[in-house]
Amino acid sequence: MDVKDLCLGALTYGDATGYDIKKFFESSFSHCFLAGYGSIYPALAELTAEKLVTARTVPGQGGPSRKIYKLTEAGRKAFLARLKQTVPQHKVKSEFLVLMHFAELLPPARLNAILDERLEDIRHQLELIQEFEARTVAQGSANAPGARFVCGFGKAVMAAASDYIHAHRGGLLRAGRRPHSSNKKPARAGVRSPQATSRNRGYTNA
Amino acid sequence: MDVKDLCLGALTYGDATGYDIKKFFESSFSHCFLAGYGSIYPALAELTAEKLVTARTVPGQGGPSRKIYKLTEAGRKAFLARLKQTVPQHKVKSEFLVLMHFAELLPPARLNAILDERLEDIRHQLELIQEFEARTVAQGSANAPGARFVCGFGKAVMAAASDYIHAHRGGLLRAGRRPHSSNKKPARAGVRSPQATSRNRGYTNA
DNA sequence: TGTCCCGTATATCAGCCCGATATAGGATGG
DNA sequence: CCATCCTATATCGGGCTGATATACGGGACA
Repeated sequence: MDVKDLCLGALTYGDATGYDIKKFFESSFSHCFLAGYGSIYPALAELTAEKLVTARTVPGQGGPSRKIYKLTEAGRKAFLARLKQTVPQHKVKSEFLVLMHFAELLPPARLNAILDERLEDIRHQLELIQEFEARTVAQGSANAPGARFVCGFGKAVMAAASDYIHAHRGGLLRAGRRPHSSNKKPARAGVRSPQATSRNRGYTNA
Repeated sequence: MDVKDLCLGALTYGDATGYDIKKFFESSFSHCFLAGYGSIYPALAELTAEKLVTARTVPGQGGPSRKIYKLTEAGRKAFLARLKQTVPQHKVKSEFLVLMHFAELLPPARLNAILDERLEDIRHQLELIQEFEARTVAQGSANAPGARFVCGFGKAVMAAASDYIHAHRGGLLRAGRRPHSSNKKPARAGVRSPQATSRNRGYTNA
């Protein structure tokens, strides 16, 4: 499941340019999958070479020329095959949470700013999802159960995140103290958090 | 905020090898940030070259030799500086949700298997968080507010995801129908979901 | 006893992705 | 009239992922 597959998926909704496809990702998947031009254009070039899509160039009528891509029958089959084969991953990469882990090392003002920023971003993502939902209803293409499931999932998860931040930001702020456990070392420190093993015990942090 | 910074952060808890650092990431950040050896070892090499950490090699006493890294004063300062400068991102990359978006194109059995897999993964992540919490309490290094915040965040978000899946998987399954909107095209199809603009209108999907 | 697998530990590499950047014309708006 | 934004394509360096190689000790099991 790479950007090539995502492009095939986008093209199942109709012909589109690379630019269109990026807009589609932003409107449908902004909370769970994003791809930049640096991924999309090479992907479309490869798909064309593999005959999974065809491209027709339309000279620019007021603007740069456009390449409109169309899914071939082979492309549609390849997409369905990938949907059946892929082992779907779900990964979160959050510098935000890493920063929060080290909250004790940050000035409270900065901490506050970061939390506000995160809340604002969540609010924005929720807005995007609601716009998408409104649009699908307007287009009569509502009751696509997959799309509705994904929207609901995003809303549920982000509402939980927002609620959690509101409920616990006080506890974070009220604890502005020195690096880690001040001076006196805790019982057994060191990075090694999982239980120490035989040849592992007590090596570091001697 | 790259893997180099994460390594500095891990080393604020005490000296460690590259292997230890990976274990630390897995135990503390498995639900929000992971890095493989392919990122960690080069990062440690660069940090050594920049004098932000020092390395001492311990010949293997029953096993391969180990390189134990230690944060320098410059390294500690650099880490604090990065914490203050970074604009923290929070990104989700979910092939799972993309697949769910195209749920109509999947056989129900496969759909069920994927949902079960996702639930199992969530369960496992929650378990890891609880182990981490138990360990910090046992080590007396509990009441580190940052770490507690991150654990709570992970639990809240994943509980919401799990609840959502349980509540809505029925709706997904009960809708096994043909690709997208069967035969008759919807009012205006095509990838272009955001409102069409002047030079954009009606180009594709003619 | 031999063997097989697992855990510890380091390291590299191809391939993919991200973010920034360049280019360029039309529309919009102060 | 000029600045800024939107449409649209494309490339590139740097960073990360996942797989792979190497090596030794210990425990399980027959």
